[in-house]
Amino acid sequence: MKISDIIEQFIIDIIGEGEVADISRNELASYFRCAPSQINYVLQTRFTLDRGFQVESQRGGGGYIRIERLAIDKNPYLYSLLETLSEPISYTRLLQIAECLVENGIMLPEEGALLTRMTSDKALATPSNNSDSIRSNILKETIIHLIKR
Amino acid sequence: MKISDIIEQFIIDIIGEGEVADISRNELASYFRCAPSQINYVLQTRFTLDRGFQVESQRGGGGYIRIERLAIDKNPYLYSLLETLSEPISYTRLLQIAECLVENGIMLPEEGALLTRMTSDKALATPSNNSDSIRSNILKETIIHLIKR
DNA sequence: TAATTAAGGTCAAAGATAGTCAAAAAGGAT
DNA sequence: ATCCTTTTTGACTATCTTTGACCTTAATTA
Repeated sequence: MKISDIIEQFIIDIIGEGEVADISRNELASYFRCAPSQINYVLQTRFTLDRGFQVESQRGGGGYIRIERLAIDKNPYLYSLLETLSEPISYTRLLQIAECLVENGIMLPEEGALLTRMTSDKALATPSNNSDSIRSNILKETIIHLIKR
Repeated sequence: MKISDIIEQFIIDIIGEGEVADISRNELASYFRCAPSQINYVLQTRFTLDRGFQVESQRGGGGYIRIERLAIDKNPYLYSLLETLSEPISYTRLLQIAECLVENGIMLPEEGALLTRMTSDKALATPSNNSDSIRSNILKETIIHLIKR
């Protein structure tokens, strides 16, 4: 398992049922024998706003990093999401959003799984820009999804 | 015997009674003293959807290739559907299929609704052929769908 | 208050995997 | 023998992770 995944799990365990974890970057880094900036990498790739986390920190003596799980209020959240969607969106980001939607009971787990499956790079790859072909690919992915469960 | 056949057998043996094999491309290649891309060749020619396999992978540190066997025998209807999907498919047809899937309890009604929403002409319309943009549109439709229910 | 110490942040390079594509090689069929 | 197909290889590319040098900020101390 990757060190980043281990650190991610460690932080999630700290948060536990609560909603906040306070950590010391250097302590964590030395505990896991990695570069301190590795912690930043984990925070930047895993504890994103898309996944419903917020990170704040303080430098200097007595500094800290606080990771907070945000309470999601359905409609405001959805509307703010909508606003970001005039931009293209990477699969990685979509994955985090879908996870967040499911975690917060906005989607059924089945729907989240469907969503991620239908929008995988594989599902959306097309040479020509043909809606029917894209849709066909998406359906194909959907069926694989159904087969597998 | 060809090295490709040997590698194929090796992977099938790993899967065994289970349904998934996780391999490292470089390890496997060096074990069989072949070019790493030989592994891709084997996957592309032997572990195809037609034969009931699905392959996914991750690059970078801690990367892997996962080969999964799908239960063909338990899902004759879905597999026959799959076979028709090398062709483009109209929205009207998709609608009928989705309805059928829901009627027969293969999908939840929520999933059927999601599927049709995500593959509407509106969701799939794009000027440039960019997966991210398409995906963004699909997500947008999904969210509207969630807001409205 | 200035200097020192103790945090944390940034960014780019290095490392670790996997993917693609086309050329070369090997087999096969006629 | 020649042509066609399949297999094998390797150069180049893409992506994700890990590390380290250098920068910024806050608290403490001289």
